[in-house]
Amino acid sequence: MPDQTYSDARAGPGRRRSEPTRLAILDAAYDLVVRKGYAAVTTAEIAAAAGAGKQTIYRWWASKPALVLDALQHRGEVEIDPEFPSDQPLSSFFQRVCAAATRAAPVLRSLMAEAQFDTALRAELKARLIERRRDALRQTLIRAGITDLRQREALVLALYGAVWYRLLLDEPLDDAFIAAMIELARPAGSGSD
Amino acid sequence: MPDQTYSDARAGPGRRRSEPTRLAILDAAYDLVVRKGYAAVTTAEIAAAAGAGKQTIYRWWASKPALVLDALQHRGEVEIDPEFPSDQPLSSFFQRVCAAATRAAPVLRSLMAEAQFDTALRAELKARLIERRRDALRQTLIRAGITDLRQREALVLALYGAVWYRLLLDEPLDDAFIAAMIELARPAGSGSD
Amino acid sequence: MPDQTYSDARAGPGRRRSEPTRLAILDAAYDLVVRKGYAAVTTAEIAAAAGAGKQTIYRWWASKPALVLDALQHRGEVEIDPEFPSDQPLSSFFQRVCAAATRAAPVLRSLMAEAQFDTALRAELKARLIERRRDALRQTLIRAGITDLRQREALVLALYGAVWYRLLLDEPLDDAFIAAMIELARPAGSGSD
Amino acid sequence: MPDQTYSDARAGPGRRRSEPTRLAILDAAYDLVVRKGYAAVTTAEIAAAAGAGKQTIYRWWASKPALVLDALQHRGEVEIDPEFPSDQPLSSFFQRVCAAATRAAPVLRSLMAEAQFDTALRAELKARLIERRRDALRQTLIRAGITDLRQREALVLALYGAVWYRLLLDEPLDDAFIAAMIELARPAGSGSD
DNA sequence: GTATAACCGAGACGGTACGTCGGGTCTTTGG
DNA sequence: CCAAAGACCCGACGTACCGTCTCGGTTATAC
Repeated sequence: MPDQTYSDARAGPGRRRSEPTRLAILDAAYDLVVRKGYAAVTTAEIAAAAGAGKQTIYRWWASKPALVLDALQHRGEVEIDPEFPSDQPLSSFFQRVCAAATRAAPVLRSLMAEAQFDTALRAELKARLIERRRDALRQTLIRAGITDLRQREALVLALYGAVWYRLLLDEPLDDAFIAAMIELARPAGSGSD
Repeated sequence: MPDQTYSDARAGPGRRRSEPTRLAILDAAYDLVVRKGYAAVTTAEIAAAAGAGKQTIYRWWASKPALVLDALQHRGEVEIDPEFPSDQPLSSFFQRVCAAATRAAPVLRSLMAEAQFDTALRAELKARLIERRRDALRQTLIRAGITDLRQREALVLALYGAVWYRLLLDEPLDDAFIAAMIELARPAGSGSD
Repeated sequence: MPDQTYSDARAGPGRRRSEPTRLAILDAAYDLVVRKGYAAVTTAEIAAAAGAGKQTIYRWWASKPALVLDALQHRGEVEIDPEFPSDQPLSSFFQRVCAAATRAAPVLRSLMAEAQFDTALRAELKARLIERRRDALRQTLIRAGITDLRQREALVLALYGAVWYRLLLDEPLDDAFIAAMIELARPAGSGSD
Repeated sequence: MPDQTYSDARAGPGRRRSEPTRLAILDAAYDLVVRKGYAAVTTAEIAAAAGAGKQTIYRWWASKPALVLDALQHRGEVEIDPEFPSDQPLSSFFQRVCAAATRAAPVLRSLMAEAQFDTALRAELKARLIERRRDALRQTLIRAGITDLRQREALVLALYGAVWYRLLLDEPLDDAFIAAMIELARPAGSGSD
């Protein structure tokens, strides 16, 4: 299933949307942002790198951050856990979350930053990224024996909160961090890992 | 301790920096950002509102975000807990943190966002805001009976992480949130609220 | 022959330069300079008056004076003598020169002034204004019976020199001035007017 | 007679104007303008070069061009002919005029240019430079046998007009130019030089 | 001597224009 | 109707310079 909403089964006449161009734009956007940072990348630059015109970008995406969000999702880095309802234990789940977040760090940080100035983007970001990740973690926590709903929600905020917090502040999501956070999530009374 | 770094003890001749102007700029910056949002405020606008020249801003601050960080700190909103080494229990400490963060939310969010595009600002933000807050929380946690260093650090990341996470995503720092997070911090084995 | 140098015969795709905008800018520039004086007119003001963006001006003209030179030439005021190789007698030729120069005085003075600070503009001014006028006068002098080349060149400098001299010093190019200068140009030995 | 208007015979107390500073400013102004061109020189730069403060300049001169005009006159370059009512023949008088104008060309050109945007400066320029030169030339023409007032005035405009015209257009005031202009001034019927 | 006042260098100040840059729209030619 | 190219409007940016104001400090009279 494609990660965009437009249906290609258009009826009317006219040229169809070029799939190669769409992919080239997404790739160029992702690569440039990771390499040079979001703010240093211009729409014109992405278009040029993709061999596309600026208008082709704005025909299909509402704005630069919307494009970058799409690019992130398309690259699948965001699919921190591709097989969505994962049945892995919490520690390895969280490990994968951190690894993926580290890889996509420049894009994630830019998006969160832009989302502060752009309500629509913020909504998109929450719907397409944040909420999906929360759901996956909730499932994992249930399987890990966190039966109390309230505690589960608290842990969702604590774990993802800490991940973003460190990401945004340039602090590494290293093993020590991962271990410390996992320990927080241990159900009361459980003796060992 | 004053909130500015420049030393006022200049030796040489020449007109001194105008303190009224400095204060007017900081006030104008803070008020405009809170009222209209960071991105909608221009340097020229701040200067005009302060009855100052644009150059006077650029003479003393490296950029708009640097100014806003100063303005935030000056306004003391950042002093989430003015009596720094607080001896209050964790729950009321965290309550005050959340209340202050809610008040200054537009400024905090803008600064964190800009810091993603500006390394120097990020360093400033960490040194002048993030680290101070962490220290205060560490003290409070010690007094709350969290004796394990590692657990304490994990809680610092979890609590502040969750605060920022919700702040940046426009989710309220309400009583339910506060209660849930406090519960996480209860030392293992402590039986009740 | 059009008064612009850019070749409109572009091959490739892309939006064409907007002719209405070009004309609006030239008109706005000319009118504003005549009305308010060169130094009091800003690029932004010209752009606004023309309903154009500042960037559109800087895309096509190197600087404010370059634009004003173009505007002057476009307005045809510069065509002090539109039917270029004129066959009118010297006195009426010079009369027309003075009348046109008086009309365009603010623009001419500003351009000559700016040309003192800008080598490229000076070259443009000489090529597109000064030399053309000199040629027209040379023709007229030949027809007026000034056969000696050296004397002709001296008269060219004397007549145009005096015109500019008085123009720049705010002295009128009135009938008395015209008559006195014409008398200078009378070929030696010719008895009467 | 000094070339400034302020009378030093002040009554009251207070420090007297520093003559060394005054001279240093005039020299710095003249040299910088000749070397770098008027537009490229700032008031602050002149002050620094003279080891003076900006305020010291603005205390005594109304503006940058006023200062430069003074500097020109002080340097005596403007005193094209120091022994004012000269009794030399026209050809050597004009030769000296051209030589002096060539030396001071950058300053003269800048002043004439600035005068286009500044009415007060234009008046000063005419009174202190233009009119004095015209008077000297009138005397010389009388002695050269140009008895007709009208013709004399025409020649004044023609000769100085041509000098300025060539100066402003970067054309040399060379021997050929001088000879051609002198010839124009030969009284009707006079056979040789 | 001791006030008083104008000077001096230094440099911050309010203001205005500059020329550049990027976002997002519009308009061509061509497929 | 889509695509590349690129001109367009808009508006913020940070810089530069102008001429003024304000420092601490330095001469000079005038008392």
